[in-house]
Amino acid sequence: MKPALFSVLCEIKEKTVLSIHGIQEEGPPSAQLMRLDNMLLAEGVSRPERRGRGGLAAAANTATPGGCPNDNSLEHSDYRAKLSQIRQIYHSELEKYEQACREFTTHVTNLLREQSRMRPVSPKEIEHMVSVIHDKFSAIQMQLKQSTCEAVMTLRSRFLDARRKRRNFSKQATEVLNEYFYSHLSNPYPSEEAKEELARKGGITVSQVSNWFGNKRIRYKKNMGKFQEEATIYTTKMAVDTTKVGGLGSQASCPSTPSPGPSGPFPLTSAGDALITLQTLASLRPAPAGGSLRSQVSLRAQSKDALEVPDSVLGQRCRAQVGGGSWEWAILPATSQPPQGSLRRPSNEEGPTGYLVCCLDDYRLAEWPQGHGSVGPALPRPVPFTPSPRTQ
DNA sequence: AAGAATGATTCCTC
DNA sequence: GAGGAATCATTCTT
Repeated sequence: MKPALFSVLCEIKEKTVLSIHGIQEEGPPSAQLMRLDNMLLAEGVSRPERRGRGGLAAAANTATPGGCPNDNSLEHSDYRAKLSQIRQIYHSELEKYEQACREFTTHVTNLLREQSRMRPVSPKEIEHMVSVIHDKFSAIQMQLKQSTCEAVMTLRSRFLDARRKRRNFSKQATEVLNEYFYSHLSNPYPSEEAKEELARKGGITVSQVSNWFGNKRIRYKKNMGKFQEEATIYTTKMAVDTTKVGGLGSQASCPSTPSPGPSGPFPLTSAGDALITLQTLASLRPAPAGGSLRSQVSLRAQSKDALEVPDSVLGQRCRAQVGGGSWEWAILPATSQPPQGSLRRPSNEEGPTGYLVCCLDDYRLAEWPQGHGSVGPALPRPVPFTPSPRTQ
């Protein structure tokens, strides 16, 4: 009876195996799995920890353009540490799954072999069962790979997106930048050299200096009222430093700077209606340390070739800010007739000579000494002003 | 927590 | 390539 029953079961089994065989083929590994594998390989997660930094260090390095120079290595080591953590978790989980898969496969195989004594179990069926188990564990592994990829992406975006690690500049850096800005309000476009110097003084990068000036110019122009107080603070500060000579920007060539604000030359409302503020110091002898300014007047350039000078200041000594931000002693023309706006340097004055005296927007109005009283040609903007002291 | 301030980025023009 | 304008994302202030 037993052999007969066994043969019947074998017959039924044969049919079942055939039907199973039909659905066995599930095709090649999915494209998604390949993508995940590629990404994990590219990120250096798939491979076990290596001695060197390999690709991931390179990835970290290339992804911080012009960022904070001071903590780059710190950020990168932190990034590497976190990535290493992810890698460890990934490999440990993967190992667990593989071990579980092996154990389960062995268990099921043994079970089937044991059952083969009681019922017909072909090697094909065992093979199929093993394959099913592997498929199930592959699905779990794919989930692991997916979540690992997500973790890596999150890590990357957190560490390598420069905007996320923005830090406010130090007080020192902000002061250095603001001093330059407000002392060069007529032309707040520092040269490459000036940028490098500002960067050095502020402990920031040149590109950060450029960013700062870009933001500052825009924001100052948009809301001058808001910056009035700040402007006063810095101009006062610099007026106090009047006697200081040498060095960069405000300290070097701007011993006394007029109050900027709405009447400053930088926030031009329209071409041909430029404003330049001069500090009239007619009653003062060589600039006192306190820079006790008697009065301030605005010279309004009505057009490219005319500068309206109030009668009250005609012929007076003044300080004029020139294109690049340098401040010079000069005497306003005695007449308001054209060529208005030209400035005359006091003949008995000491100090550097030969500076561009008055520069409005993109137009050079007068130059000392050749330009003495004449109206110069239009210059392309911005006007790079490099003091070139000349002896008279 | 909300709003302001601020450094960085992107896109566009010149 | 530099600068203006808009925007984003974070940090600071209230």
